[in-house]
Amino acid sequence: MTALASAVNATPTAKPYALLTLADGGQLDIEALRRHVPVRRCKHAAGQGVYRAGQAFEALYLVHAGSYKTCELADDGREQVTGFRMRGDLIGAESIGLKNYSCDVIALEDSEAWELPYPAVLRACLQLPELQARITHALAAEVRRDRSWMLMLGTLAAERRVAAFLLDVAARYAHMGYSAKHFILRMSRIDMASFLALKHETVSRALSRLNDLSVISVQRREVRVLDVDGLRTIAGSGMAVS
Amino acid sequence: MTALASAVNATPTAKPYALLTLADGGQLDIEALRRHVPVRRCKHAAGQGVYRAGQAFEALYLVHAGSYKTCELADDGREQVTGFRMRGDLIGAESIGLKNYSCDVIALEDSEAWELPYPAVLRACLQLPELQARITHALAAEVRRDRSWMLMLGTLAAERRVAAFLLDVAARYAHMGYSAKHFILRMSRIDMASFLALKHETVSRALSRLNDLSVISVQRREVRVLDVDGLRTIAGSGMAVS
DNA sequence: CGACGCGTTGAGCAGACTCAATCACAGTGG
DNA sequence: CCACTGTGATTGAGTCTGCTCAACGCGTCG
Repeated sequence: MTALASAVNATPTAKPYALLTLADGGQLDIEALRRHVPVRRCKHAAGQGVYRAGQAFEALYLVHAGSYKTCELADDGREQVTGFRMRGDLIGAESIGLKNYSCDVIALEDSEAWELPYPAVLRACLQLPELQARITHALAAEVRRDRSWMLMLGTLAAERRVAAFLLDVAARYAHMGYSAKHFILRMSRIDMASFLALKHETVSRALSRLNDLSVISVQRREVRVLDVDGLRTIAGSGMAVS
Repeated sequence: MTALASAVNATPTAKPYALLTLADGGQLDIEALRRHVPVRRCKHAAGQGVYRAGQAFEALYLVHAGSYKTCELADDGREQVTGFRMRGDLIGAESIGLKNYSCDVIALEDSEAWELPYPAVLRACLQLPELQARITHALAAEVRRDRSWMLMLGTLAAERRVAAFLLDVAARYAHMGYSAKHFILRMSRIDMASFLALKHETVSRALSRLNDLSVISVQRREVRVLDVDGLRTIAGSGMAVS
């Protein structure tokens, strides 16, 4: 991690927070939650997994610092990054109702997630109607977000996909209080490419092209957005992912 | 609708059922549900919408007969079919937590869905812990299914996607008690293509190719699976979509 | 019967992929 | 301290899959 990176965004922090704004816009009173659910703080080194597909489903996780990727895998070894998770995102909800987790979740950098044992969460839901609603809403938002990406993958050419992705990342950083115009990508080109259903060379070329068009300025993982409207135009109107 | 079609699968029926097996494998006691929620049976002609994006979110729907497609739309007119819904599938859950529905749901043929007013559902959840769990599980299963398709779209070539799609359709018909080897596709090539992130000509060619390989036999919308293992091999191992 | 929507097929094109070389950088060990 | 190494990113050249444009056939419905 360079000095620059920490000055810009998303340095893994351990600052506690009482009222967490979830990814779907809702708010969760952490203190109330902790009164009902024993929360364990789990640190993960870059590359380490929170859980792997097939492992027993025992808990949900709340991202507290850093970032993670979720990976879907096929029997024959095919693999696909299906999303990136940052502070405030709920992890593991897709496996509710199963005996085992259905995907891998892996830290992109040194990160921290809070473990919420599922049996305790279920019990707490009876006491905290808030919590039940939060989880349901988070799941629904998850479906909408995934579908929004399906729309993007199905209708946009490579360069547009990359532009849309950058706008989404920028929006998420803005939502977390960081700059939307200057940030460090936490994932490799390979992971970006997998998520966007492209090859990493294609992603690299698209970024170079956007750089040449002076819409962004990019050097390895550091990105500056020079022309938001230009980026929006290329991405095909608004975007913004529900 | 030809006479043949009705002999093979998915003729819209109005036969009532007491214990509904949901798409995620769970079962729902319809009679118990009806004691708490006023259910209205809604018939839809082919092409008619159950709801449209932007319309006020007021109810969930349970597909009773026929089939529907869900469509995501962008501000600039881009459109993407994100899934197909059949008997036992829950519709509308993706919009929970919003004021308005986030997508379109349109009947592919003459169909029927049961309307479950959401406020009543919410109230019933307090009385029927079963129901709350069912909805949560259905949402989680939805996320897994969407991600499974993202994996497919990101890693399979056109012909393989079509093969995987056919296997999925076959499995769903089998699950409903129809033949997995002989069925009528309810959607147009255009809809299939949109869902698979391809052009309809490409889908048509892929089907012709699978026909020439004697893996299937296809004439317009009527499909016979001649070699399941061959189809599985082309689709890239198992498939099956959670 | 004619019109229209849907599906199939062909020919040519182009965008994304494959293969490969090079460069930048971080970590390691002499 | 610097050479060495390995990973990640960039760039180039050539290929090929899937797209575009277009024509035609089939079936349905007014």
